[in-house]
Amino acid sequence: MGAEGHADGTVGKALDVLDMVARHGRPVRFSDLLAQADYPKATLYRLLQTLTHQGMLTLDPDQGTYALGVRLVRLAHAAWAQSSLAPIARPYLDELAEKTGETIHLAQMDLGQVLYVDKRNAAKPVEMFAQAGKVGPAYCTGVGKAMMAWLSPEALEQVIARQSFLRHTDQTLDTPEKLVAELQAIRARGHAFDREEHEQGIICCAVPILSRSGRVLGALSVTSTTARTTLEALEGQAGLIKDIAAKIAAEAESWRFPEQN
Amino acid sequence: MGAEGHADGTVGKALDVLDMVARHGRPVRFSDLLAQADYPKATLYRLLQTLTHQGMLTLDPDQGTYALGVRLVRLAHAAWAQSSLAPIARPYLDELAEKTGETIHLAQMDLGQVLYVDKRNAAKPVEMFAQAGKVGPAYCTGVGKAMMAWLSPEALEQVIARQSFLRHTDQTLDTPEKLVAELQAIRARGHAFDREEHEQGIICCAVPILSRSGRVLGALSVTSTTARTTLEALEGQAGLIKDIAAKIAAEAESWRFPEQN
DNA sequence: CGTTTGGTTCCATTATTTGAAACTTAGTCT
DNA sequence: AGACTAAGTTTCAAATAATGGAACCAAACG
Repeated sequence: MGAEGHADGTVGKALDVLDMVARHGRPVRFSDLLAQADYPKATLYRLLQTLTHQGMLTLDPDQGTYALGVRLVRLAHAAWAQSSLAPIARPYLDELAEKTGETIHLAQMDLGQVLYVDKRNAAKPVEMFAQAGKVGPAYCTGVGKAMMAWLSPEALEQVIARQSFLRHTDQTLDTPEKLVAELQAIRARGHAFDREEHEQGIICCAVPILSRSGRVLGALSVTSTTARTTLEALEGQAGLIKDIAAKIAAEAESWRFPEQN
Repeated sequence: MGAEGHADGTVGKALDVLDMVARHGRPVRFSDLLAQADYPKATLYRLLQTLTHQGMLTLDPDQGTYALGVRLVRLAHAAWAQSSLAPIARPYLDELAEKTGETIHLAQMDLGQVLYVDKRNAAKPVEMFAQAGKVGPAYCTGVGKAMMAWLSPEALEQVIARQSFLRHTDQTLDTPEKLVAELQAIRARGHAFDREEHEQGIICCAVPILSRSGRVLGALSVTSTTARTTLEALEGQAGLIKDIAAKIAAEAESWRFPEQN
């Protein structure tokens, strides 16, 4: 509801509607949307019509329900391929997955949330959008904390303001104060841990991917379970993870314009 | 460029700009976009600003270039997960890939183009250009023809109008007439072939995925190379592919509302 | 068969978008 | 340096597109 705040212009409203449909996670009727949008009936109607006409939504004529359109998938493919991190990082993720035998995550920051842009499963092969595109909280994940720890003070403040600080497990850092203290430790140490803060039994070691100028590009993590390994063992991989992160950063930096290399 | 035609309203224009950035495939400067858009400077400028502010684009401040934003990846994940086909089809694609040992494609129709929504690579990867989110032509691919063959006359007309009929190989059906004749044969036969019409040496057998009411939901194909197999051998799999397509269709139909969370 | 619910269209009002032109940098050349 | 140029940003009155209250239509309901 009030969560969205300032939707600038018509475009903002349209995108807001798009998000609303996305959030539902399944086809929605006009009235469902009307109930939770605070746009007047006619406005919402025309917005939906425009988006549908544009292929961003599809209207199932039988059910009278709207769902996200395929045009988005096409756009996202382009987004993924052209974001400087994900496509470059691919071979490095493979390498890291093979060397560690664990699950690898590559994440970026998106409005205070962690957005997973790629993943390697311990056993299974690449699954494009099934995994990439998922979002998670920043304050209780390894990649989230790794990125936050190297954010500028202003940026960090904004991100912290967007955290829910829900107590997912009894290890969860559930206040901004605890988190800030942890971030300091992470910066000093050079890598972040997830000590079962998000899910019971899931631990990870994460490092940031930084540009030469120190800007946070993303984060890389190796995830495992307490059943299979320990934090200490994971920390043993920290050097390797950092090396890979550095390689990704270096290549991301030099890759900017493929035509002029 | 007359190509875009009717961009209805501001939203349409904004999405048009988004597509323009996507088409470039790499970060673009303002002036690059200005050169090929026929929007006036100020208009384009504000459009870009809005999109950037909305997270659909990101502006690299150092380079002064725009690229697609991560918000799109997030939206696309939702789009992928909520399109009735792709997530449902996943286990079936695995099954088909395992049974045939060949490359599997799952595609949907997007404005006259084929949009690949999922893929399984053969053990020996046939290096083709398709991955989830990628698009391809409809008139010279197995999945494209399989879907077209079951489209309503009106829908088919629209799709045909959007084909380029470029002669990719000397097998390519390069006129609407040849294509329409082929579609009739496909409908009669129940499955479509790609006889090296798009890429030399690449062949496939494709079937449509149809809803109970006969609407085209997508298409499923098994792709291989002339080096490894023959069309006749592929046709031997047609029954299997059809069975799988039918299973996917059935589940898609019954799945409409997966009550979750 | 009257009523409710869900969706679509009207249309005068209003606010937003528009785009030529002016302006500001930042970069290049002489 | 100073003069020129290219690239990006801002202005402002005019034009246009979005708005939303209300009327309308069509099923489904009781």
